[in-house]
Amino acid sequence: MIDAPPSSCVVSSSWSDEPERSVDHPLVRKLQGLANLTATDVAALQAISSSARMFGPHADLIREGEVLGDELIILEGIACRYKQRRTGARQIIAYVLPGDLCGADVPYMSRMDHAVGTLSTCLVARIPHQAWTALLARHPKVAFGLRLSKQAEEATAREWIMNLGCRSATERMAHLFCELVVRLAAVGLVQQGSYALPLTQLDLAETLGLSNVHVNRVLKELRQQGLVAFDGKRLTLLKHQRLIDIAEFSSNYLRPVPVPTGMRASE
Amino acid sequence: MIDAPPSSCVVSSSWSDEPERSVDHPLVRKLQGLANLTATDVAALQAISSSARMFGPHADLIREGEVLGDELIILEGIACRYKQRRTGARQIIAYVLPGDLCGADVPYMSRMDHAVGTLSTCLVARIPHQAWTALLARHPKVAFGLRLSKQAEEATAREWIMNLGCRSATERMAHLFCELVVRLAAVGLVQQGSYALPLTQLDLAETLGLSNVHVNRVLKELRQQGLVAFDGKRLTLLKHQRLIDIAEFSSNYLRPVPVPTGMRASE
DNA sequence: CGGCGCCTTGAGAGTAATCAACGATAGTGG
DNA sequence: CCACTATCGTTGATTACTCTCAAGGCGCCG
Repeated sequence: MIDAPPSSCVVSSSWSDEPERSVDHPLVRKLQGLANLTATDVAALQAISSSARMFGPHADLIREGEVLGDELIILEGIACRYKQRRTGARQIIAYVLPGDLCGADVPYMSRMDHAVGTLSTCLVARIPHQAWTALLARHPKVAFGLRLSKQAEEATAREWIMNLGCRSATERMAHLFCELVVRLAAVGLVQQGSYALPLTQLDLAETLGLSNVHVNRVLKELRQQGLVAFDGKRLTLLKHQRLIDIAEFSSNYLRPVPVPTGMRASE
Repeated sequence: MIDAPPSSCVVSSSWSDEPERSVDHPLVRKLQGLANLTATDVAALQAISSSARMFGPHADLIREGEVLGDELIILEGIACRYKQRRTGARQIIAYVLPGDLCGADVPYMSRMDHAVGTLSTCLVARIPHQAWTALLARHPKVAFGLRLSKQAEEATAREWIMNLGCRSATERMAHLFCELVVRLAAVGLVQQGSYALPLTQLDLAETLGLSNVHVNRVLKELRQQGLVAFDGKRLTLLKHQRLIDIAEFSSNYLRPVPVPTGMRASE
């Protein structure tokens, strides 16, 4: 609900002070890891998201039941998809990180079965549906990269089911931290095992299917064991391998492996 | 691992004794609810899945890490997507019901991040990748219906995250039963609130993130309250509305709501 | 008939939730 | 400028939901 005044193009933000936004548009950065974008692909993406708007923390971007026409690109900050029970309890379904988009699936829009909201302050570009589909049609490599990216999102949802269904509280949290370091690294937001994570403990609780009190205790334990440092703003993985072991984390699901040597046949 | 001898075309099975398979190919049936298939669409789907094979319960159809070339269509029985921990604990990620498919996403295949296996005996058609893409190209309404169907699958995954993250054991089970009645009804497999559900209690446990012992107790409770009847083969919803209330179930996520009056999506 | 898989039930343990209170921090308004 | 309020983090005590372990029963198949 708290909206900063709309700001167009180059905006300076609290957690990002690169000299020039255009050189590291997070979506461009992500897609460059997935497809060989041409210079015009990059230019088109930058142009289309040149105007963006800031939202305060815990603001709704899309409400449940809404029919979504436009495409949203998160440029900075962390947003989420979530659902709520009648009791008010809410479950976060997915994190939407810089370079991630949310919108109706390209050619068919339908009613949202969940809401999308910011967790931290976010810089968000909104792209009219038509402009977006036009871009995809003219830039097949972008479309290709986005499909790979979507597959990774689906795999992430599966991994979250796994996480909630059969890991302990500590394991879940370790898994989340490991996942985020990989996803954020793909958009250049990790510096030596440390990344901005402007979430409250309640946010984490709603992500991991735990109570905020228990999140606090698990976090305390991870800190005392020297595994992570976390102050509500930034998370540092102090013993990354230990966390990976605890969580049984494998980053495979996040990177669409290119089809191997023997192409196309089942192997 | 237990494979019945390959059987082509019309196979009689224990839980389905319709006179003629072709009249209710479950995928055709499902898609007819999503798109206006033409007669040739239907014929193409029937032709392409005319040869199918039986698998015994708890057989692997696709292994994790495999590169999947072909498309699988479940014609009868219940299969699942699942993942396993090193401890052996397994989490079922999704149910694959008659009329559902599993395969790599159409144009790009990649390594499976999860496995697919049967839960009950299943009749499965395997379609070579090339034939499948050819069919989609020549039958756009089929492709359209499948996209809607895929959106519903994604929404289902989100709902499962919700289920595991913030519902109690009883609520989860009620929710699952409510979901299945809607999904199975879409392929004509529900008779007056009753449907075949050939699952063990351990299968349910691995679905709901519970222990088999606790599943047994929850089931007992639901039975004693007269809400459901279940014998390991078939489930009957005796007080459907009560179950819906318990689970806070809404079927919205399962049916892609057609874009409202103000159209604009390409169809 | 014996073994095996699955269901059932009891007992005890443990993980995580709830309830409650206090401290710290930050933004607000007088 | 500082009390004032709200939000968030922290901790303790208690409750409870669910798990694990264990044993017995039932039905099916070789």
